[in-house]
Amino acid sequence: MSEQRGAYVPGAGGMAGSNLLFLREDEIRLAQNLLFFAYRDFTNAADLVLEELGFGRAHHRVLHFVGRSPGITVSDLLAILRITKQSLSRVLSVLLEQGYVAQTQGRADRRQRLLTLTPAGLALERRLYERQRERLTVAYREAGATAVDGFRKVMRGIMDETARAYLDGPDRAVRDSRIRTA
Amino acid sequence: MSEQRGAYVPGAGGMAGSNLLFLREDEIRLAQNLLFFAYRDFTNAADLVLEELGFGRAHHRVLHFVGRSPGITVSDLLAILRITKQSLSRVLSVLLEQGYVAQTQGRADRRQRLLTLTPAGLALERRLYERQRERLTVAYREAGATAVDGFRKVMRGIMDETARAYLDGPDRAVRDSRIRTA
DNA sequence: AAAATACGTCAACAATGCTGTCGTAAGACG
DNA sequence: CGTCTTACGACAGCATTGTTGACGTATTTT
Repeated sequence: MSEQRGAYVPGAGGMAGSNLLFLREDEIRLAQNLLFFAYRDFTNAADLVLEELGFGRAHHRVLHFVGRSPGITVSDLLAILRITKQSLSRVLSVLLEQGYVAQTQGRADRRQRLLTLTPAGLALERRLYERQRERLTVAYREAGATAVDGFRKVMRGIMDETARAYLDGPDRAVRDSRIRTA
Repeated sequence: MSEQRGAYVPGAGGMAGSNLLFLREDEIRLAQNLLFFAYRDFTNAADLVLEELGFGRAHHRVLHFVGRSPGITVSDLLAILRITKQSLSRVLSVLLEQGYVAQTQGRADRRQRLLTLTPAGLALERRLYERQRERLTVAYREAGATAVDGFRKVMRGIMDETARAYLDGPDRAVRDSRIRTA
């Protein structure tokens, strides 16, 4: 192995001797690592449960976002996940067949299939949620309320404007983004 | 679509009417969304450059971690990425063939192949870095120094102990984790 | 000298993305 | 009312990236 903090000092990049620049790059490098490791271990927390049922992370994502927005349409789900219809269809059809997700015809627009979690889907999603909650609870408690607030601010800043809009109010946000990118 | 903040109030889980519990779950749900969207858009920032060269995210990860730790061994890289030898081999051999990564025999242990970035590898990694740096710089500036500090604390808390150890000092951390899990 | 380690490789397979195409039902609009 | 568009499902084929298992070789360790 080698070092992380000093690795690019000797010869690597363009550290022009400015300590300000050095610290700046150092911060960004740390953030890259933080995002990789935190995301890896956070998603990993639910993997054992998923594996037990023969599901993957794609199934989890569907359960999560349908759980967040009961009655969501297929189109809106696609816009959130940013995957193709076929990629979604593959996992969604399994969840429908195995009774974790149910679909009902849209009242206003009968072409739409409104997706909801069945009791089994709710239970499974909650099991997955619990695994991730454990990790977050520990992290939140150790970091403190101020840190959590900062965490939220930075994470919001990293994502796209459309994602921020979804967090602020899923209804209009996703619909708008679909219209815009259609 | 439907609502996010109120979705689990009506019937879903175990919201026993406690406003404290309600807020707690709300926070965790938000964090799940933050991690999904921030990671999605952060990694996405580098995708255009990668696609241009016919590379994927797996290649980026190798370039990143070899760049962070010049002279890293294959074993240590495997321990960081937590993938199998074959998965790494597939992308690493491409990077070696195309001259982005170089390997030299270990001096102490000649079985080891010490990995480094070539000038081309350094340049490519820097291009990828710049894309992600842009996003982070905006997010950091808008959030402020206190928020960035909180972001770091929470992200560290989410990841495994071994990942935290790597961030503190890659040398011992990774070696130890390999020994433990071998 | 024997055992363990670091690494490479081949074969086969699974999960999850993608594109492109076609079909059907239903809303929208001139 | 007829045409256009939209929402959705489905099929075929392909790429990336992950997996397991087996085997070989060089080298270090015991």
